[in-house]
Amino acid sequence: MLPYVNLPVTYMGQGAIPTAENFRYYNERQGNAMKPMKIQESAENYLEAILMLKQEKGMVRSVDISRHMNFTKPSVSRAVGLLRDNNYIIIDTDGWIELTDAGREIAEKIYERHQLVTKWLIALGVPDDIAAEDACRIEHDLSSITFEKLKEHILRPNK
Amino acid sequence: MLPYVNLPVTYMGQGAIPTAENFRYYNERQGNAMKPMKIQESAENYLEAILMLKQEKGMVRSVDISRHMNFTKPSVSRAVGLLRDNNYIIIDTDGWIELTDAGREIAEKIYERHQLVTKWLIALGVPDDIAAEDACRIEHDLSSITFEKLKEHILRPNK
DNA sequence: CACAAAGGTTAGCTGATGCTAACTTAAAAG
DNA sequence: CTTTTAAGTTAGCATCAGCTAACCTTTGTG
Repeated sequence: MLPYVNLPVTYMGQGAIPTAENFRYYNERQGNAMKPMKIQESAENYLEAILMLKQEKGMVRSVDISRHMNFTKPSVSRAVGLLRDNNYIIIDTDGWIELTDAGREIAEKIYERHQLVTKWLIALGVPDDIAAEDACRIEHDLSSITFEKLKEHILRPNK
Repeated sequence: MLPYVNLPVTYMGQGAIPTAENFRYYNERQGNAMKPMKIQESAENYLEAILMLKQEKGMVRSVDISRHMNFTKPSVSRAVGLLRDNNYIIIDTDGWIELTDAGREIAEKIYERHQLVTKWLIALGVPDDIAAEDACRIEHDLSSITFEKLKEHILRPNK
């Protein structure tokens, strides 16, 4: 039995699972080395949105996410269902959404990257709105090492 | 008739096409404003790989791409077929692949971004191998404005 | 010549994630 | 109390892009 078969499937799957022969390449491509599959970019975006909405409005429902992300209600409904099933959020009986510790960890990680990348792009001279757009994509692409180096660079007061 | 319905479907589609009501948000999300759909990230990667292999070995076949990208032959076979159908590459009767002008334009754009981002990450202090990995993802996410600003920044000899 | 190896293709599976249509339910409005 | 609106869900579609299995060629080798 290969190590990846017992992992949660829904948000964790990375497309077709290759045969043992191809598994090494497959897993390396995912940036893993026999570790749990990483969360999908879309899940990161949902969690980040929940955190942002929480900070803005205090309480978050599914429909708030819909409006914030410009996705339809059914798209969000399924996504939050999966986030709940994977213990990234809790949804109470009235539909209010709370991040779990696991969810908050990811949300904050992405949000911090977002802020940092935006700041950096603006410092480069990119207009604010374009910086924000690009940051939304780049935030998912930074390894922790790159993130740390970028942080050092930006927080360095001069030079 | 909405403007998007006549576009080539295969490599151009961006998932389900929403109703007119939702189209504006949909298209904005793609970074378009009623313009042709943008090429998929995977197509950009294939074109970049073709350019790199071309520079390395002079001639490129489908199986070279397979080995370079760690994808199976059928995956590459379909992808290059789509690239050919959309006039990004030409495949001669012996299976040798050449970039068209359109294909080369994209390949060089991505390759240039790749080189630049890698250089920048290394300058930040990120180890070479991690810089290369992160660059592979970030290269797809830079708007042309951000790219230009990054280029200015990096090519600036001091400060 | 026979057979194996290499390159390529076809058919069909899988999963992620957007979408619409149509429904339920609860609250708000009249 | 009826009707409308808001929120959420269910069912099912579409696209992208990996994958395997099985096949066809062509080419190289004994």
